[in-house]
Amino acid sequence: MPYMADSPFKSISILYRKSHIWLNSGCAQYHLSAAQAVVILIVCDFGGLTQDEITKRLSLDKSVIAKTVTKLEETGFLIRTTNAKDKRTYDIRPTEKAWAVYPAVKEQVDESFRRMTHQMTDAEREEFKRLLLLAADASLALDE
Amino acid sequence: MPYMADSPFKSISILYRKSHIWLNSGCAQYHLSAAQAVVILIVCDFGGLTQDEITKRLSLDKSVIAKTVTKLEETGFLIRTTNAKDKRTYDIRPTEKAWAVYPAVKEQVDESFRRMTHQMTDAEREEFKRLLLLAADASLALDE
DNA sequence: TTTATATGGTGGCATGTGCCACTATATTCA
DNA sequence: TGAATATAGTGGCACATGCCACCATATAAA
Repeated sequence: MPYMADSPFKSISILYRKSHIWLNSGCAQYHLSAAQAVVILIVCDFGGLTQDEITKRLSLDKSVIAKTVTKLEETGFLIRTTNAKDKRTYDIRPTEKAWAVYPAVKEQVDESFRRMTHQMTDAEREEFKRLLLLAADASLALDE
Repeated sequence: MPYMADSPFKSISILYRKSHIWLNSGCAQYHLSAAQAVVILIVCDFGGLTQDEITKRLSLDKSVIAKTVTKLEETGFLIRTTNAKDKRTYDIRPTEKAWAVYPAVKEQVDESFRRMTHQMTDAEREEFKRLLLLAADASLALDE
């Protein structure tokens, strides 16, 4: 019998940590951590981004993205080239190796959402998704 | 203009990280981190718990709670005594210092939820809360 | 009762994340 | 143009968290 998660703050913590544990174990076979998987996902989704765009889209600290991208370059998932128009920034592009794992990573992320919502009706799941996006956008807007 | 957080997985990450940043800065005046604040909250809510109960209720790894409780004992917020019926476990009780910050900590946690849901209607906010609890409970149940 | 298994707690290690200081390059403005 | 300011990236540090190995105590099984 699971203990009741009785405050929304606590629920969010649990959802974050559990989904990352699931993604970590699901991506281990590709030698990727959850954090690395998320970066590969977004770079492939856009077919290439500047390092700064990745930072803004994931709204993580820029130093975090710098470290993750460095690692993914070393392991051959991403390629970094200096941006022609702004020498301060990098263009990040996926390699073949990244494209190869992309569908599986995407599926793992989707699967983790299905897991946490498996007892919801389709209508509840859609509403949950909508409210999550709404709250996340509101949280980002507060920092502007 | 904030970037769209376009997947529920990413939304949950953002909500978790932002709410912890808010709680960290809100609790800094009491020399408490967000993680410590959450432990104080649950110990005061129940007026005392065993260390193992805290672990299960927050569903964090037991070593994490051990470290946090050790720190909070050192800083005078909690008292640890060996449980009479089971010498392996500890009874954790709040001190006066913990009770003194408890209302403010509770308010900070509530405030963080209000922030992320400030543009929702009351009905949406209640529904969001309900779905968060539902998903968190489902996530915990999967590990049984 | 003795032995095997389960459970609560601790310490060590790795990773993720945030913050800060700093460097290099761009942009703005006087 | 030249100086002030803003922005992209890096490295260091601190803390949070998860996992694992291990120890001590309880509980179950023989």
